[in-house]
Amino acid sequence: MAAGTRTPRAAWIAAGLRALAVGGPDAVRVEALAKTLGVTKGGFYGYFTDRDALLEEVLDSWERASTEEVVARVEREGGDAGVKLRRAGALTFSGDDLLPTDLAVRDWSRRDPAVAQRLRRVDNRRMDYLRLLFRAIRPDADEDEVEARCLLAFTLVIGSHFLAADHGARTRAEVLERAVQLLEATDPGRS
Amino acid sequence: MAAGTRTPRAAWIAAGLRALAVGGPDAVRVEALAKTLGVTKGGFYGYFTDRDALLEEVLDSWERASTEEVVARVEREGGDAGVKLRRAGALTFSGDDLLPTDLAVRDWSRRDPAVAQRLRRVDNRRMDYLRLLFRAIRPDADEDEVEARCLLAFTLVIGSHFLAADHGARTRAEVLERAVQLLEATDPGRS
Amino acid sequence: MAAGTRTPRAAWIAAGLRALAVGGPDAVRVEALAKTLGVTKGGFYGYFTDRDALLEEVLDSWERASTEEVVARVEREGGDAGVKLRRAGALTFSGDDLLPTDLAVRDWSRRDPAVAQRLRRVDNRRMDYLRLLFRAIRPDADEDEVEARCLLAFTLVIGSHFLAADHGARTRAEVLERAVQLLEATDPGRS
Amino acid sequence: MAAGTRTPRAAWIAAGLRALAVGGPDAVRVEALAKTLGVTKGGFYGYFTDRDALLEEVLDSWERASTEEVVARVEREGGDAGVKLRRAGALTFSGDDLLPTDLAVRDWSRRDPAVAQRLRRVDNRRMDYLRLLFRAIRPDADEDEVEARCLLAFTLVIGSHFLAADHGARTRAEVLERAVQLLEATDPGRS
DNA sequence: CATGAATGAGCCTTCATTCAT
DNA sequence: AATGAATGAAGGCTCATTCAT
Repeated sequence: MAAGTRTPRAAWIAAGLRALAVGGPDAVRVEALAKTLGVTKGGFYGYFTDRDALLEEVLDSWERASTEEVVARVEREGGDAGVKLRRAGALTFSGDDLLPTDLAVRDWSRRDPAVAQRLRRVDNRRMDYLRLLFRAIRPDADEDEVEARCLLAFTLVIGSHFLAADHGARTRAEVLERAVQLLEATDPGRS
Repeated sequence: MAAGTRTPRAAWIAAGLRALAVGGPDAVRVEALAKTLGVTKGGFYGYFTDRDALLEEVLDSWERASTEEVVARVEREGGDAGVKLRRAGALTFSGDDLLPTDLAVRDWSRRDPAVAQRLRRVDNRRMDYLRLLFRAIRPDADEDEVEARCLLAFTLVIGSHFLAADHGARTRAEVLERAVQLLEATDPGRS
Repeated sequence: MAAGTRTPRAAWIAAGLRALAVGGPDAVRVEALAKTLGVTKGGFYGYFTDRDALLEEVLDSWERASTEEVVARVEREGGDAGVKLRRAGALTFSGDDLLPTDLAVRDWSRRDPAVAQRLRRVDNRRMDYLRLLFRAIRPDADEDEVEARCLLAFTLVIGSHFLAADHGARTRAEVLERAVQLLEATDPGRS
Repeated sequence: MAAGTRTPRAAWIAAGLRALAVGGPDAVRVEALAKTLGVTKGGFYGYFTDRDALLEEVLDSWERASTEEVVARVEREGGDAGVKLRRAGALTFSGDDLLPTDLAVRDWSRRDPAVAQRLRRVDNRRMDYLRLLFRAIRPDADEDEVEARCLLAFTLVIGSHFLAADHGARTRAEVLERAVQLLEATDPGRS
């Protein structure tokens, strides 16, 4: 919040990010953002040529925060591969910061090729990092297995945010923990 | 389908379903649907009181098709639990029929509580069926494990549709197959 | 009600009259009338070329009921001039039958010259009858006074339906009664 | 009225008042008003949240002009009670300013409870003032008579605007004058 | 005849965008 | 730069009207 208010320009982007997270791209309306910023919408066009220009910058901002910044932070904090794995997951997929935007972008990408391309870039960078960590965790695993485990890990964390089911007496967190253990198991099925 | 101007009510719903799948709820615009149906928007209000009424029926239709109809078809076709599992997965999450609508509803549910409730109902019914099948596949597994495996299976299949990453030389289908094998492995991780 | 349903044509007119009374000319909508009649609006055009045609007949019906029928009934029932005066007033300006339509027509006439002309015809006929009765009541009154008293009587009864004021502890009916007494007073001011 | 595009808010209200006077509440259409103001309808929503919001302000404006402003002006101009009575009547019920709006509101009030309440407030304030003046004119009259005379005066003036009858060789103004004399007569009927 | 279906005009409202100040 | 005012393109909804069956 404090950082976002520094320049008005950044404030518009921050507001756009927030709106995108909450209501999807259609909610990124100049008028609505102006209201949350306490300014009039006319001023918007001093910073951006277009609503689309803002959207573009919002995506830039999200992309940067989702890749470089996460990796940089995780590496800075150090720890072994397992620690880093959980840390990267936590940074990306918990909290009200990156996660809701991430989910919104995923849906958006299904109907906008440019967004799809961007998401692909982001997810590929994440997968690269994930493979790195997985190989460190299980040096004996062959590449097919690494890939499969990465996919399982990634889809588990994304999917669990899109899945609406209950788990009886268990909480989602408990079931997730058990699932992660399954994925880390020393001798996971060989086909 | 019969003579004259028959079936229009169902036609509106089908068009709504298609629009929802492709463009999300905001794309379910009366005017747009009318154009695809080759009629004028005014006619819409002979069938539905409201745009919201259509949306409601679209969701009804999706809910029915996603639960009862899938289970009924899978059970009718028979096979062991493993066959049924794959069949149910295929019916729900492949093709251009149910899948895109499912993904759209998932996103929509994040901002509409009524939709969220509906999705929860649907996902719970799916999970119930999934648990049934999993227990049949691995009679020795304890309930915690069944739950974890169901979550992994479900998120794998949903998540893989929201994930945009590539897999180098491998295709997504290949990696998925390997992941499924991991999930079915005889001696999966012990906690 | 029973009589109105005899011919569908008359039923449309009766429904139109009712709608006019309650909601003014704009409320005389083909669709709305059809709903109250339990038929579809399409049928309307078997009886009337136009919404305007219905409106015209509605006015015809009101005009007839407001003049000939009232006079005929009052004369048939007999009594002296005073009795007739009160009887005519009651028939025209009480009950849920003629009164609300009358008020609606008055307002309508302000913006539709054809309606204004009709209302003028109706009011003139009523005034003619009123003068007749007043002359009988006060044979000594000169014509100026008769005219003034007719105006007072007429505006009293119409105006009291358009006036929204309260009268403290008194009811409107009580104040009205006293006003009528003033109008009937033996020695009313001479100028 | 000043420089540039000033006063537009008031202009919308004024246009609304005019439209209401001429065509009733249904004629207060955003698009129509915009056309008379030489602007596009979109601009309307910079000043009012709603068509209903405008209607509300139009009524506010009418209410103020019909009560405080009239009384203030009459009192400022002075004169005895009889002079004030005629002056208040003239201000309220002649001219193209307040009168047509007043009549329109009266009709409107028959189908909108909120408007009815407002009119009641206005008419009550007018009656209060009227009673004051009448008591000054005829200090000997008892309260029942004052009330009856107020009713007669009020309904005379309102009713004469809703009455469409002719008066033969006389003009309405002449007959009205005679009627007023009757109401003012020194020795009006005793019951 | 009456119905069901559809048309098209009209109105309300929202918003991105422009522009003078 | 930011504001206030306005534009214009959509899109939702209502209704009189037409027409084939």
